[in-house]
Amino acid sequence: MVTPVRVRFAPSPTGFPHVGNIRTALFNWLYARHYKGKFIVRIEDTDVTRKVEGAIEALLDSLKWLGMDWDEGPEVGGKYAPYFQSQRLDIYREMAERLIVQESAYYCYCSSQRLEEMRAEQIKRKQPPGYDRRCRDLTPEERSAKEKEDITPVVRFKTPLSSQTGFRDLIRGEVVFDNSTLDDFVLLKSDGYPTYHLASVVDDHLMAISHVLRAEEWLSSAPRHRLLYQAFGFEPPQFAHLPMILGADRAKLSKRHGAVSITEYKELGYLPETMVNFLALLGWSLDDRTELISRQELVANFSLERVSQTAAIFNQEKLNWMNGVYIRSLSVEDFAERALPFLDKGLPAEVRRPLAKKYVGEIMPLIQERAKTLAEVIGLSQFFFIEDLDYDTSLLISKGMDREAALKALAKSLASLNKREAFDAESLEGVLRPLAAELGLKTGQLFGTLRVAVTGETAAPPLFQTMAVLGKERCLKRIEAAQNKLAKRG
RNA sequence: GGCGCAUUCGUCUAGCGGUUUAGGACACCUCCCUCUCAAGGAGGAGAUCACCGGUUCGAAUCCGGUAUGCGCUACCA
Repeated sequence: MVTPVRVRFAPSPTGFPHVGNIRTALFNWLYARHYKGKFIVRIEDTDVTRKVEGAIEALLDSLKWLGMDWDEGPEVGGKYAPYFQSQRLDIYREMAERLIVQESAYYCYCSSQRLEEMRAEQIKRKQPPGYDRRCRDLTPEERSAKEKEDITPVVRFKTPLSSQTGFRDLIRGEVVFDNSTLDDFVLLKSDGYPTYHLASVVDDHLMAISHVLRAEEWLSSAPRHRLLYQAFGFEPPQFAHLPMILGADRAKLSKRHGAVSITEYKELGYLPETMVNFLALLGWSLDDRTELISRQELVANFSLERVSQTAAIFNQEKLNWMNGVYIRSLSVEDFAERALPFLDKGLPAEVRRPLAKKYVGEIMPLIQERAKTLAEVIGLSQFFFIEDLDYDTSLLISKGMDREAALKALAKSLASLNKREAFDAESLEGVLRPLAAELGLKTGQLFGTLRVAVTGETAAPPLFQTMAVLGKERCLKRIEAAQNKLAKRG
């Protein structure tokens, strides 16, 4: 029988969910769903000092937002509970003691101050930094002397001094390390919490994890984990180290590259379907041409063989393009519904709330094709909502026109529009097109002047449709206001 | 410094020994459409496959070295 696929996403709640971590979660989730296995979420909250309030909630919210459901973990529990490492401290202590008893690990009494000095000295002498193993072979007498000093020891792993440790990475193939390059790393900290190395190995075994898919930055730690499995006598899972996601300058993606947390992308108005699609393609590909791919297709086609070995740069412009594609693919109703909260939050305070749903519904078809993000909807549609337009008066004078011509165009437009009963796009066009000819203007000139008068912008959705949505009263008022502005300017 | 991983258009990538004059996408440029902006359509430019050797009848594809980049080198994950 083949071992069932059980993969885990094991974030540490030390900050807000980084897109790199979320990508790792996605690959794990896709792997689990593709192979009909289990996706487990485990919270690695073993660093008390770096803990960030609200991080776990943000993380779980992000997973839900992207549609990554988990079979075991926080909120849902599971047969290997608890899924918070801070609630499993007894297990780690017991496991560490087990290694001490069999002499695979030992107590270390060195102070952090001494360790720091040691490291500084090693660096000064251009030696590879690493624990000098002072406590590795303490005699019983030495040990009891240390015990009396009232310092809480840490537990260190007794790394084999010679030979090699290797393993087969599912993405990179055979990887081998000399044990001599590994030092005696800490397993249990003096505060009673385990380090990542101990906790992840113990839990991955106890939780019957079959595949460890994690970021490449863990590759160098893999031999340590391998050694731990050996010392415990556990069957190790399969390992695959995923390529990293970098910023535009090829450095690890960080705050100075802009948005790095998935929650920021949500707030900026990127669609969850965009993020899933985009993140999936950062390090994985289906073939030589597929760019747009749904979650279902991803699940159906995901495999580790098609995961790239090279770090990928996060291409913001491609993300924008893709989000535009997804926005345009939405039904108008869906788009309006998703845009509404952004408008509600982003429109100026003087705009009356609640926003009229019907009016918003008329505006959105004009905006949908032009928005790359939901947040952009605010700026693109603002003129529909505010009362007084603020723009540079000179914009009313289209290219090739002078002030008099613009004034005349506004006056004539006002007059003919005033007479009209019907104010739909079609009849508007029927009035204004002939008017341009009558005025001896190109349509672009007349429409440009009117566009600025009516929207305050030089770039906006098509004039007639815009005017129709705005309504007769508001349009006439704005054209009049434009006239006054221009007249005053003289 | 040590160890590890990687190296195809600016970027994401396809390619897994001959089908390749290296394919697609974003961005960029030109044209078309057009009341502006978008969207859309048609083209274009852009990669001596990091470099040097080797294996082979034949290499972007296999091997070795060099260079460069990245990661790790904590009582952080």
